[in-house]
Amino acid sequence: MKSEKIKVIVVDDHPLVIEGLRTSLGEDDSIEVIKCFNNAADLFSSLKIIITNVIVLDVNLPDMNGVEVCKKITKKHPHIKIIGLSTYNNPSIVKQMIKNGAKGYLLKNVTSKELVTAIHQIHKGQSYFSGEIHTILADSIFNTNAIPKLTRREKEILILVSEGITTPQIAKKLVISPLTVETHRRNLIQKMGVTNAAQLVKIAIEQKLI
Amino acid sequence: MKSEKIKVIVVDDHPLVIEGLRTSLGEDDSIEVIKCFNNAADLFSSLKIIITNVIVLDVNLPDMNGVEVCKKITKKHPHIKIIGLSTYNNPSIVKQMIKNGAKGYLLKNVTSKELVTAIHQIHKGQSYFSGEIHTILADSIFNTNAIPKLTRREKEILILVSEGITTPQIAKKLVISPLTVETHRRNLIQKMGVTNAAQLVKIAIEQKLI
DNA sequence: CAAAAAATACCTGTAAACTAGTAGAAAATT
DNA sequence: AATTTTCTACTAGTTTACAGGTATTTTTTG
Repeated sequence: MKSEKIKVIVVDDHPLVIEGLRTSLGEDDSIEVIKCFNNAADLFSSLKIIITNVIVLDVNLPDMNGVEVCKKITKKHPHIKIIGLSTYNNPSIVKQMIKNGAKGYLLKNVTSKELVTAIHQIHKGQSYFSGEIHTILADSIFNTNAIPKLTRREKEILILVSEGITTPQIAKKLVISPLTVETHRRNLIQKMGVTNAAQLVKIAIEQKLI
Repeated sequence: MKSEKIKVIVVDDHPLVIEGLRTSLGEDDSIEVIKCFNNAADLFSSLKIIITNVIVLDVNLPDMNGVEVCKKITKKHPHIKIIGLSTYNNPSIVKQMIKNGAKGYLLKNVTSKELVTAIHQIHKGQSYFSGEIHTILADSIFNTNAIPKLTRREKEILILVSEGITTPQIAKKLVISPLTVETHRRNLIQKMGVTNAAQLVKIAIEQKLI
């Protein structure tokens, strides 16, 4: 006799992906997709009344940052296992997801078969990471590059810098001293471990800070 | 009596998206998904023997640039209508796709309903663009910002600039005068219509030049 | 081969960016 | 309420970037 089905919730803003997940997971007898959501808000309002085992979570949602969603789920519903899903393998995001409770992480180019395996494994209490992700994690064991945390003001100035606005102009815009802007610039360059504004912008975009 | 079904080929490297497209389009009686491919190579080898009406083409394929694929299909099979599909709305790519024969363009957050509408409309000989894409096209009518063509040397220097390397260092590396590097920098800034290196890097990344 | 485009290099001057150290006031956090 | 972080601001000096113009050589293309 079969045991109870694994309850899965899918969160992704692409209807086509949801449809794909529904179909693929529906083919497995031991998995039941109980709900699908396009955004984080709908997910959270439903989590108050619905019980699930696993959440397949797209990291790029329209209304909320994937890492934040993960954090919130883990905090309020620690029993729910989360599998992250994204198109590109951005190391810093993958690490943040895992740090915030994700038990698995896959790229969107996975086969449905692999996804089914992942869900089973995670439901059993194990973890699951696809090949590329595994490499990232292995690298980061040696390469302890912590993600630098920027303050609100720093992020603000970072964006303005990336738009080609100069220090004096930024100062005028924010109604602060140019000397202060220079300080923020300096801190940004230091925190991100870069040598100048050009590289700062590049790294910031890579890190998805802009 | 119903007329013949519209033959559709789907090309996308994400199995989940293909599954979603298959299911969604399969629900429409007048559309028939005759084949699906994960990459451009398989598509082209099949196009020699298979006849189709419409190709739904993901722009980010593993083996070939979406724009190139589009160009090649249009050249060899002018009767086939192409609908571009991508996650992000990169203006320059959308424009290049249209320039190379794509009759429609949608973002991946479309509903299956909209996609079906698009396929019908394109099959009738019209064009179809989703909301966001339409905005891009409208903008580009006034904003005739042709994609600036960079020379080999300029691209080389652009990359070095984005890596935080200064003019004197670049000069040493390339064994040319710093004055020459300055000239290239100036031309880059002028061509891209930006104000400084920081913005140059940002725009270059947006334009996928880096 | 000739014309066009690209790569090279120079000059002059100004403005901005980067380095380094210091420090008080305001906000946020514990 | 106390501590920490963030935001603010300053001095002073060096280096780099940016703007504008000009011009020769090399490479590419028609």
